[in-house]
Amino acid sequence: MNAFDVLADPVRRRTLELISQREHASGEIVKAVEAEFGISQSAVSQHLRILRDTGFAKVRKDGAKRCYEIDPAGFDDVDAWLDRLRHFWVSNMEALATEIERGKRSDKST
Amino acid sequence: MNAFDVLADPVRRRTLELISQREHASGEIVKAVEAEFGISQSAVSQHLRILRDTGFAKVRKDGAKRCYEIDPAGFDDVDAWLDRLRHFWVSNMEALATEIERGKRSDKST
DNA sequence: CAACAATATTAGTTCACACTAATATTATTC
DNA sequence: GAATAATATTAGTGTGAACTAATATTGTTG
Repeated sequence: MNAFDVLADPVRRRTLELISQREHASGEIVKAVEAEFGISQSAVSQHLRILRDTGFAKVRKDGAKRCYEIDPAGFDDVDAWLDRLRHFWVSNMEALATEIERGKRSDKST
Repeated sequence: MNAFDVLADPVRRRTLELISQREHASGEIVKAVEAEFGISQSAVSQHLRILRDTGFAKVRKDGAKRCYEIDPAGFDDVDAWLDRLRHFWVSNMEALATEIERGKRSDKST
């Protein structure tokens, strides 16, 4: 699953919000998400697996608990794609501005 | 459809890449995407509609042609969400750094 | 080690959405 | 206005992914 697909799911986005603020045990995430979305422990666990597998979350063992924290690496592809796109359209706007400026200059004859 | 769902589709991402560089007529997009993904004109047109409806693309009529250009507005939600998340984890890292600094200072006794 | 707690995995179901095929709309040209 | 071109829409289908229910795994405690 690619990074954009990961972020497309609202449960995963909510989970990332939670673990971006501080480390959360799986059970804490289950409680929060269960309340908001009405889904099972199993479903949440499957989402956590995806976040792990795609580099959005890191896990630490604490006895029987698994503590999840955010992993910025997961966002690299998304950031890169968005930056590249923005670079394109910004440079287009600049080119457009240059064109307009040229137009103004050649208008001095009128 | 929400902004993250829009970006989750590879055809839509490719289309955004195209129109972020310069304006493209629908037919040009169809050609490019058809070649890469092997999908029909209809499918591309449906994607273009989604990009319009969700504020990622603006259209200009040019005779029978429809010229698509990128609309930065579509990215606002995505940017806001990513920025908010990043703000959280950066401030956590800063808090952690402060903790470590405190630890170092109280270690001077050892 | 039995009982319990926390989490993960597996198999099977359901539903959204991306697609095709066909058709409709809109604009141009003869 | 008929024919063609460019694009959009609609109806129907297939598939992937998110879910539940059940079970397995891993760790703690008496």
